[in-house]
Amino acid sequence: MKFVKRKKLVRKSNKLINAKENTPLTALERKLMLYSVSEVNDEGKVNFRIQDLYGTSKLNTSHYRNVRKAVENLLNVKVVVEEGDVSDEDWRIKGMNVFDVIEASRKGGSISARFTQSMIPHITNLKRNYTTYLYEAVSPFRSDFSIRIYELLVQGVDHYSKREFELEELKSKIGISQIKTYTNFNQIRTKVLDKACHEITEKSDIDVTWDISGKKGRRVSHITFFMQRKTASVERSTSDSTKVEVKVDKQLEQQMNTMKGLGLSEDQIRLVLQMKQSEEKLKDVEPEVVESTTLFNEQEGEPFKLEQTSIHLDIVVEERKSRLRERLIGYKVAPELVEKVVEHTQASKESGIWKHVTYLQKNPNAVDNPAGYLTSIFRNNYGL
DNA sequence: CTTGCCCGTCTACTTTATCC
DNA sequence: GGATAAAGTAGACGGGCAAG
Repeated sequence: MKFVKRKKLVRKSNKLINAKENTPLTALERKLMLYSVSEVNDEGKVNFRIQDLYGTSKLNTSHYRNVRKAVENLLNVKVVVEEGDVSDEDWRIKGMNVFDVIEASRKGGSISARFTQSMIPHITNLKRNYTTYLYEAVSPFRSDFSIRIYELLVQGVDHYSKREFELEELKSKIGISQIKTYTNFNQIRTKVLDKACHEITEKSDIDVTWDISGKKGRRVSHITFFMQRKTASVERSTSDSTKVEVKVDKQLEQQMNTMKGLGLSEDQIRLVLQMKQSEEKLKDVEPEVVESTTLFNEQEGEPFKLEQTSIHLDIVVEERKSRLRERLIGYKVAPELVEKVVEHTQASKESGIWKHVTYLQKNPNAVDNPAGYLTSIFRNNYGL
């Protein structure tokens, strides 16, 4: 059987993304944590190879030494999430440990871990108010702050063009509120903000800058990040593209003809035009609420968001595949067969697979044995 | 005068590249 | 594959300076 390397998707609840952390993490520690999130099963357990974490098979003693240290430190990581509305009068917070157990073995070359019960709802079976990104998007980052800030900004990047933080709040989110060095704003400027913005812009799919946006006396009280996708995104208002209306004026008509000349399909042209519209909307939007970042339509297999950057196409495809996997396993289709179907169809709408899955969902009593029904479809339609 | 930003320097640690 | 050098990063500290 052909081995297909899957992209790692990190999916976390928005509450967890916005959580406060008790300690700064090194880049390796955070990568270990995020890699675990991308691989976690429904019971909160995870098992992977150390070489996959590093993305290389060439590991030497310092790699193992660092993993050992990271494992020890990660057991001390605690996060605090806001549970209710955030106000002075009525608030609810929940503090929790991240990991129950982490085991690493040099000889076995593997790490296995179990997240705490409290963490599980924030990293598995998320249906809404979550944020997804590729582990591969953050793995090139060398600075821990880059990873954490990327996470905070990618959460809102398709909805807002900027996000403001109260400085102390930002410090607590990235786990540096207790560190002496960062009572000095200039250290925050050079070691945290400049470094992270530079690295994120250089190595990821979003451009980020920042500026001081509030002062109390001479003290910096607020800072604002300005972010946008390197290639702007577009949303379909529904999964049925024929319902999308785009105003066409003379100038647009001309642009459409140019695009036709470039060989774009009508559907693609419509998306590009929408992209331009949503770019207009993005300008100067107040970033007060960045709570719901449900990136994908739950009903249909079709993502309603298309990205031109390869990284986001990857996210769309991987997200679609992973949703198909979950559905098929839910119908008790054998895991090996699930994997064959996912790879064969790429979980695309064109393959026709979603028609059958949606049929089962909408007519739960129509078929006695969904697994059998699906298996015969896989055999007849795809020869599997 | 006090406070907080700015700048430079130093040390310890992590990651990557290179050599054996 | 392992050791080590080189490059990059985190964090601490102290002095200068000017806004409040």
